[in-house]
Amino acid sequence: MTPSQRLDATFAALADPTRRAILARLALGNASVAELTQPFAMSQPAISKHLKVLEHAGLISTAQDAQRRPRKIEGVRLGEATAWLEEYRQFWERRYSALDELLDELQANPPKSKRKRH
Amino acid sequence: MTPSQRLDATFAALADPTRRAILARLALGNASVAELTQPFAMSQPAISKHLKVLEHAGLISTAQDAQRRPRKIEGVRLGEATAWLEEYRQFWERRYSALDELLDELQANPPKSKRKRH
DNA sequence: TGGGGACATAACCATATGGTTATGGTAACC
DNA sequence: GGTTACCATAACCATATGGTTATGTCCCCA
Repeated sequence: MTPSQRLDATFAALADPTRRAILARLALGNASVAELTQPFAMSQPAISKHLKVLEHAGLISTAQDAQRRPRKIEGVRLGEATAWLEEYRQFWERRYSALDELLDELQANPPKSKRKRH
Repeated sequence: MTPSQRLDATFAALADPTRRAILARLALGNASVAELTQPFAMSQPAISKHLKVLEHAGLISTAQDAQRRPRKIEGVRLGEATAWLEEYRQFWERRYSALDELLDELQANPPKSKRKRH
């Protein structure tokens, strides 16, 4: 899987409130499928599907404890996604400056003499 | 739109390589639809659809310059997404420690005397 | 004033997504 | 050894997504 495909899978996995809530639960400690299903008004197979999406994205991993398959949060992909976002922070923080606002304005409406405005 | 729905829209918008490339281009400066279409082997309406997704997520905004509709990157939602990810960093960084690894192991296989392993 | 460039929108299509119910496997327990 | 708890998988369905081509609208310019 290429880095771009990893970001695809990571952001897609994060784009669902149920999956984000599952990650929030797992951030507090490992949990079985039954424990993860309990808070939601949703069937167990639906949660299993969400877990498969999260695992495919590398955001969680599965262990084994008798019949249980406790899930564990994995930080690497979250780190990659954060790094991607951080890379853009410098750009859009720059674009908040008054100078950049002015440049944007000039770009949209160059002060050529007698330029029609509409 | 609730904060959760904003995160849904933001992460979903970021889960596509074309849209991330568009953001990368816009991070360098505003650009028209034609300019944004040029690098891609894709029709202009397809790019317009991606732009609509990005704008619905609040990641970009549209200005007007005669027939052009130059797009501009907007940082607020990127910041919200980053903040969400950062909030989890502390948790998954904790889980990398040797102590947590040990606790995970004990959680999976409690050292009760003569416990069957399978 | 009409032609063309820039862009949006509509209609359509294939595939992906997110849920359901039904069913099957495996391990613990009585 | 039969039952029960835990979980996965399959089959199915409705809607969303990501692309296409066709067409319409607006605005500059000759």
